[in-house]
Amino acid sequence: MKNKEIQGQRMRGYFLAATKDLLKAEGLRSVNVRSIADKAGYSPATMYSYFKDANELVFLCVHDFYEECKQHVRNRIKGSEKGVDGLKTAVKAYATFFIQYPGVFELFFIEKMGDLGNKKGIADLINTSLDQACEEEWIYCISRKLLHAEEVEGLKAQIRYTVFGLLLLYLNRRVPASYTEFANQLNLQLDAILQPRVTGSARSTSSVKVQHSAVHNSLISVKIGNNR
Amino acid sequence: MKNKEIQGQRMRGYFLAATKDLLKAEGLRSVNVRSIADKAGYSPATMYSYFKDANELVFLCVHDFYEECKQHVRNRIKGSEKGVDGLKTAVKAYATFFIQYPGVFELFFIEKMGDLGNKKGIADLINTSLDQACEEEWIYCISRKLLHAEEVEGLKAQIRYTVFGLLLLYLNRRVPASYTEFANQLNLQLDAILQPRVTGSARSTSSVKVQHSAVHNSLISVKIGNNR
DNA sequence: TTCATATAATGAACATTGTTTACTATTTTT
DNA sequence: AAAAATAGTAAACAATGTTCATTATATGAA
Repeated sequence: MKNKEIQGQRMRGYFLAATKDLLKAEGLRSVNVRSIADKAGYSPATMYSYFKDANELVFLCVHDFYEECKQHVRNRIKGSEKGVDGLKTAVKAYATFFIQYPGVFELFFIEKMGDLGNKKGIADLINTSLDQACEEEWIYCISRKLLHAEEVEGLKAQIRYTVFGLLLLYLNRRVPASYTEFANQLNLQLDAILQPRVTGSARSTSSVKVQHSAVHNSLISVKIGNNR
Repeated sequence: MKNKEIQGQRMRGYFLAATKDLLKAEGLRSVNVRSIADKAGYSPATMYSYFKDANELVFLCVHDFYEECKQHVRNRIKGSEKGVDGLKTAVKAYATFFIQYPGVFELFFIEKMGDLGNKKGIADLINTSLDQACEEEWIYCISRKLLHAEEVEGLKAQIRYTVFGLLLLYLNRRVPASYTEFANQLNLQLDAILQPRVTGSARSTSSVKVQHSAVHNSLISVKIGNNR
């Protein structure tokens, strides 16, 4: 019985490796049962002995790419400064991973998940992948009181949606048109989000709109998005 | 020569209408040459006399959906209050259009554009669709000095990436898991973005901060996630 | 070792979809 | 009305997903 498991695991590994290679090199477009089987060195029919279909196989790659992405971020922030700038570096490293492997972006965010109930865990992994990849930096910023602990979850969400939206537009619609401009946009967005906010606790009941305008005008004189 | 044009335009219209119906009702998945041709009442081969392929046809739908989306937003903000809250309403209406027609979201943001050089205009239309749909509200806010003209482009970009990212996660990965929670997230994000900010280098007086706080609290007191 | 059995792997078949082409029917032109 | 042009189609081919009967190999009992 043990031999069967070892051999089965090996077989699964061959198909998994083939799928990962194809995803990274060619993108989701050229991942199909025949190309996977070819690369693995088996007939297409053999794949169905080890996986329900190519979709299951493809989503099994998510865990590995997730680890690879985290490692990519860790390597990038090694030796970089800590603090809010380090956090920005981590987020940018996360983004560049998907720029480097657009096929992995497709897998994480574009490819339809056949059975969503069955793949809830994978969806959550994907959703939290950015937060996880930058976890060290978040913890550092919180522990050094560079960010207020109570606003961190909100900041994570803002950065998450912004990064995903930016990647979606750039990778799928080539807007902005160049990587340089993309990197610029990302920088601007991160600066805007991570700028100190006012989170006072005072209550007010008087003429909101007038105050709003007044405050607003007093604030816009300071240039926004001036980093990098 | 004139008859040819009229007839050709009609034919194109039949295929276009069939494609739009399928996209709205069934999503991109069930849009294919045969289903389009069936619905239009012709053979699949006929489609190739009027369009390069189904992809060209599909992307021709973008203009119509863009108009429909703008109309949807206009209808929704009719009779709603103006100002920053009206702007939020417009953005939320934009989002609900894609919640209602996930197939249109796929078309706008997911479907691969074969020839990107040829489709640059469409990509730009898609990219600016949110800004355009909310144009009235932006203009109102600027003219009433509720937002400062100089920061508006930055705010537009932030809202754009956030809304696209949020829609991507919700429609493709069911995160968050319910529409209610999605609407909540959108509200939180819009509030965060449209709140007045200070910059990292702001040497603001304490009086500014107090005013700012006051405004902040007055804004968040508005119930969040109350639509639908 | 040999033979019977289980199972791993496959070739071939079928379904679905994209696309082209030769053919037919209709319309237009002369 | 005959000839030419055109519209529309059926049928064929290719690429891909999927299943299944068959083959080849490994396993285990005698």
